[in-house]
Amino acid sequence: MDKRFEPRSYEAAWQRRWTERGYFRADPRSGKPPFCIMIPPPNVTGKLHLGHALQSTLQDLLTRWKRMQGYEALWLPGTDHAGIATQLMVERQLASEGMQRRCLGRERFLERMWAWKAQYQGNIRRQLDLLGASCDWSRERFTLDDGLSRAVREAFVLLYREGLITRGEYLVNWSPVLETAVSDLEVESRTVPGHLWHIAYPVEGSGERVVVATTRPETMLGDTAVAFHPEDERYRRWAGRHAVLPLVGRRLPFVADAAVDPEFGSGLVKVTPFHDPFDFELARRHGLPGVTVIDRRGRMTEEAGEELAGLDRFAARAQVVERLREQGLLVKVEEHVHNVGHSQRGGEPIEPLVSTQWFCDVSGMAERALAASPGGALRLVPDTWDRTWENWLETIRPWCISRQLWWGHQIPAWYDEAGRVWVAHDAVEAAALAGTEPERLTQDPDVLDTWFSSALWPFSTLGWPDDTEDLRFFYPTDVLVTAYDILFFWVARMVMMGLQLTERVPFHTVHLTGLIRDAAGVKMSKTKGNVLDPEDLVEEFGADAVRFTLASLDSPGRDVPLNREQMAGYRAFGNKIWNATRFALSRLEEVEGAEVQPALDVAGLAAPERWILSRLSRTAAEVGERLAAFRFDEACHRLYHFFWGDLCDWYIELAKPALSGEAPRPRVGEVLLTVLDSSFRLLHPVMPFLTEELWQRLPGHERIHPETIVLAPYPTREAAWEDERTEAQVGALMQLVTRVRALRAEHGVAPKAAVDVWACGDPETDRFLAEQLPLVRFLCRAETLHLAPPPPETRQDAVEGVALGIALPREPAQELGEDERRKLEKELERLEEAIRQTEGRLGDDRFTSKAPAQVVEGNRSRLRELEERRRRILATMQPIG
RNA sequence: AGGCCCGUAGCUCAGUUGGUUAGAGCGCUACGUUGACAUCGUAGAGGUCAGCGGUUCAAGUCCGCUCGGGCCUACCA
Repeated sequence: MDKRFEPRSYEAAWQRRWTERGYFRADPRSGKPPFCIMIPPPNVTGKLHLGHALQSTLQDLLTRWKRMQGYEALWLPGTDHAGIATQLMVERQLASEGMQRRCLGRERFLERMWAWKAQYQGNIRRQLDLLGASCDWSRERFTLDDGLSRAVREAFVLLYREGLITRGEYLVNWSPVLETAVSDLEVESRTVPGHLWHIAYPVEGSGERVVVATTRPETMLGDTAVAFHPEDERYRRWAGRHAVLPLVGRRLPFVADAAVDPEFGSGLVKVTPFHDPFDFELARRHGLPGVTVIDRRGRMTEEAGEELAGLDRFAARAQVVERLREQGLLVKVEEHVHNVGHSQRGGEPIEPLVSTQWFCDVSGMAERALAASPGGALRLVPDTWDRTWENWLETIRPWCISRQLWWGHQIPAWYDEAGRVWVAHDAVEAAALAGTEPERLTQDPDVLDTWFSSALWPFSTLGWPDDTEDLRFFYPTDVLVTAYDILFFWVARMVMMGLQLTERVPFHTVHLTGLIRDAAGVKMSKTKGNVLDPEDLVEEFGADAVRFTLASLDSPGRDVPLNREQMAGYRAFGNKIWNATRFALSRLEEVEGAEVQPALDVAGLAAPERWILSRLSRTAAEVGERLAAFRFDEACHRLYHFFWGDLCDWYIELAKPALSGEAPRPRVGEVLLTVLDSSFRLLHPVMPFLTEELWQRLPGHERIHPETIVLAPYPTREAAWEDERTEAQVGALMQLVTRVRALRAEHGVAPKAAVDVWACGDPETDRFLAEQLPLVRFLCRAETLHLAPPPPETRQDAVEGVALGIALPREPAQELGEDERRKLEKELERLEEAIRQTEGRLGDDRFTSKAPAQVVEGNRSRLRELEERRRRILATMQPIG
């Protein structure tokens, strides 16, 4: 076995072999119970970022764990066409060639898109392979492939025919840069500094003027009314009258509306129905018309007047303000900080515009989703998201699902020559409905929001709308792992569509991870360009260390600060595992018949063997429990401490005298190998490569599984191994050893130097120590271990009811040095304080009468221990006294 | 404006249903290469658990308030 731990030397080879042998391929006819996870499909042309690596690690961990538990585990991989994001990338590429998509035409542009997709297709898979992902690639899906496209059309038609999808003209969020509508979720409001312009509007036929306040003077050209609060005494008298729109001269009726806040600005609102959501709603209530003064590219229209037409809206703003100023209508300008919607993708300001779009009424689905959660069929982990989830579903509004893009699912709606719309699965069906020829129909040029197809992902990937074997077996799926930032974009919509189209919640548990943050605490995202490449980390630390780090950082409700030092630490953990195994194998080579045992009887084993098996059983129980609770961090920590602490620091040390033949004990080799086998299996879901590599080298591993650890059973609690008494006894021994080492260090005894040690406790402890004499000597590096009260000239202490003493090797030097005395005095002070506290507690009968007996007894024994230590330290300080 | 989360060691974070002495990793200090591992070992230093008040025999943990930081949702022009 190579002395060097080098993950690169085996990781890729195992991934290849596992795949070749089909271990990850799921079979609905296996007779095992199903377990299914759908990957949140990454952008097909993207690169995996650390968020993906985190989620993939957890999904793989769950999948491997369930596979080992005997489930038919399917982790279905795939990719998303990611409409806007991908189209932008190709458009950028075109731009670098001096071209635009519109010159190219739809058909040729889409050819470019598919070519681009083909080029990067393999990227995601390659990166998931590097991480050791156990996906079933035979079932890989892409949101634009034939099957999923059919599912999208089917869903659209079904929802349309139920009246849940409609087409209409509304004020929508419009990106003048992308030239498409976007949904509410794709708009993020940013707080930006701006101005509040107070503008005077003359009142028709009165000689008076009123003042309105606005943050967007350029939109005044589209004003069609002036509104005030119905109770506002200042303006009530204007009811029924008209104001005159400056610069344009349009007559604007005064309307009273309770939505107007009389406290804000002047208490008067200029109403611009087609360029402001608030005004749009207000205008609808009052039957007011609207005027479009800004176009789809963010420029002023003809309606805005000859001089401004064609100007960008922000340039127009300056001009409007200037002209108002000239005409003496600009009353006041205030600094004003306000919220402005920006595109979540490109960051450009979003323009509210009126346009004809397709909308999905999700209110009914939202109600069903609410009924399913929380505490129902759907569980969010951590459940701190419940309130947010409910709140969002309760206030949900129609979803604008059409996009003016080319890359995506073209909407299955056709228009006949009379402009009537026919929604159907294809042109032939549409033509039949329309009573015409397919050639005479024109398909709606728009595509669907990417999230529409994503919403169908859990079942479209399994063959829906067909009644497939996979769908019957694996659906509903089990767990969804994703970051909380797409809870609404994706999770909520999957739940809603799942309930609507399949009558089932598509998964019973959603595990929400935090977002990966970089060194500066900024969240990593594609658009921000601060993405760290998981590939580099795998190269540097190995996939297992990357996985272990990410899994152990997944604490509920917290973002994940990426910490390279920690990753290096977990690479060192791999090294520890490697070397412990190397040591065990080298020692056991000569031991005849030492093999991994599928079952192991503890009868006849010595205390250290009983102890490590007991610890192993408890660890298996705890890890299983923690995994079931989605506490991957705690599961990892327990595994780490079991292997490094219990196994390496203690058991292997305890095994050395036995393995070397100095103090033989029964079946030590069997136990060591069996513990390693179980440890590897416990660790396998999080560190698949290392554990397979080492497990394969264990003599007798075939008795657990003939081929691979991937399919070996996941260890569980072995109640017969658990032994409280041995754990307590060995635990005491460990503390004793630790205290002796501390005594040595405190009194400046060189690590190599052998000392005489005295130990004396109660008869039972003494008997146990007598049995373990060679071990204790070995671990304390004691020349002689006297099971007797420490004589006065020794340096003394006490632990676990055992009085300890060590005789310093240097002679006669029994005088305490300055340092030693200071340390002991400090320790004494601490002891006195603790004794005072504990005595105080025990002297208070409110405590002794109300606290549980166990806690009271705990305090009593603690007091005894403290007093014993005080006695021993005092004895040390006056040795010959 | 609502809702949520966070504040614990130098750094990044754990701390179940309140219970003896608040933990881990990294970093730091001292010593150490005796044959698994220096990607290591042994022993240490380091915390008024943001602050104030309350409930309780007992509070990092439960409740209220304050301060500080972050996030999400929202049509105040």
